[in-house]
Amino acid sequence: MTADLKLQQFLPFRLNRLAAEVSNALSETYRAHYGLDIPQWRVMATLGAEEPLYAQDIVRSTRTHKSTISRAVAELVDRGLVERVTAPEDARAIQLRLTAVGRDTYAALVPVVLGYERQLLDRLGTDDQAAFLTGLANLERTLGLTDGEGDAP
Amino acid sequence: MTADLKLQQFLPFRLNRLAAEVSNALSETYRAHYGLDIPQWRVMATLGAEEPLYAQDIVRSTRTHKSTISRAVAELVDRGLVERVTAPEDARAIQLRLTAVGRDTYAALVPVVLGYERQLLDRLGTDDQAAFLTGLANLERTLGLTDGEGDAP
DNA sequence: TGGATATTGTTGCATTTGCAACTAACTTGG
DNA sequence: CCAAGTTAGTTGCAAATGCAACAATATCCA
Repeated sequence: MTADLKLQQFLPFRLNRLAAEVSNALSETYRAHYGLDIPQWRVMATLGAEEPLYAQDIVRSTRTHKSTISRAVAELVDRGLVERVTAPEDARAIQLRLTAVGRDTYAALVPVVLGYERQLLDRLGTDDQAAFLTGLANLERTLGLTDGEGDAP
Repeated sequence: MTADLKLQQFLPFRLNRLAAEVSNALSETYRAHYGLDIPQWRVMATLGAEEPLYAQDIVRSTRTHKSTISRAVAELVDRGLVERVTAPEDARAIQLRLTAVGRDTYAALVPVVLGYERQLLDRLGTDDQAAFLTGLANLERTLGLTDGEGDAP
């Protein structure tokens, strides 16, 4: 007698489905207008908030595989959105920055994606919204996902 | 002056990260013990709750691409977990069922994955849990994700 | 100091996945 | 009844992604 499992009700499945839907909808935005895929967008978004960063920083803070970040950066450099500068202290590491064009692109994208997020959250009532975000944060915390930002040595 | 966007706070990114983490953790379970990947697991889980189904039904209810489902089914059939029976009324369509072995595998997996889900939800307090699930359901509803089950013609 | 070890980032390779074209079979309209 | 269009499922192909091996550099400690 198996406890019944309805995939439609199963949390991991639902999280995947929701993330895929949101991700696809949103990635249309930066793909259609700026030719960016998700890893490229993550690099841009991360550099937009803080510069300069090493590739390694972006790997940690986005939890994206280093080979994926490496390729995303390579293409962004080719396209003139990001620039690499060899780090003064460590010749292995390379500092990454947005170029002027990169920053313009970033500046154009931010209001659009924030608008999308807003629109998404507005579908929840104010109370539900707060509760949902609290729950999400708790899950992230207990799963150890909320590092990668301010981590002291 | 761009409104600041912190990727760590950005809902689509957070949903992706959470889904990936949960998915990876869980898929270890059915991959290590039963050699199932996620699409294969979805086919098994869908058939476990209702039989027989057409591949098309599984495509709709899991929102997974039909080529992915086709390949997952093909492998499950090869491995003797699922059987195909040409539909009596429509020779294009193929009814899918779990074999006896498939059902045993399903029966063994269900408690494990439900246990994982339970453990995940228990990290939230009872109130947070309800609130989070309510918010999740609302998002799913407004995004049109909650079809695929009982949809009348 | 210098050899062992660790770290940064890149690249080759295999796997996965979505798209599009395809086959086979069903349906509909003239 | 048959030609045009639709639907179920499969497969070739290309793009994306993770893993593992690698080169270059840095660190550690005997």
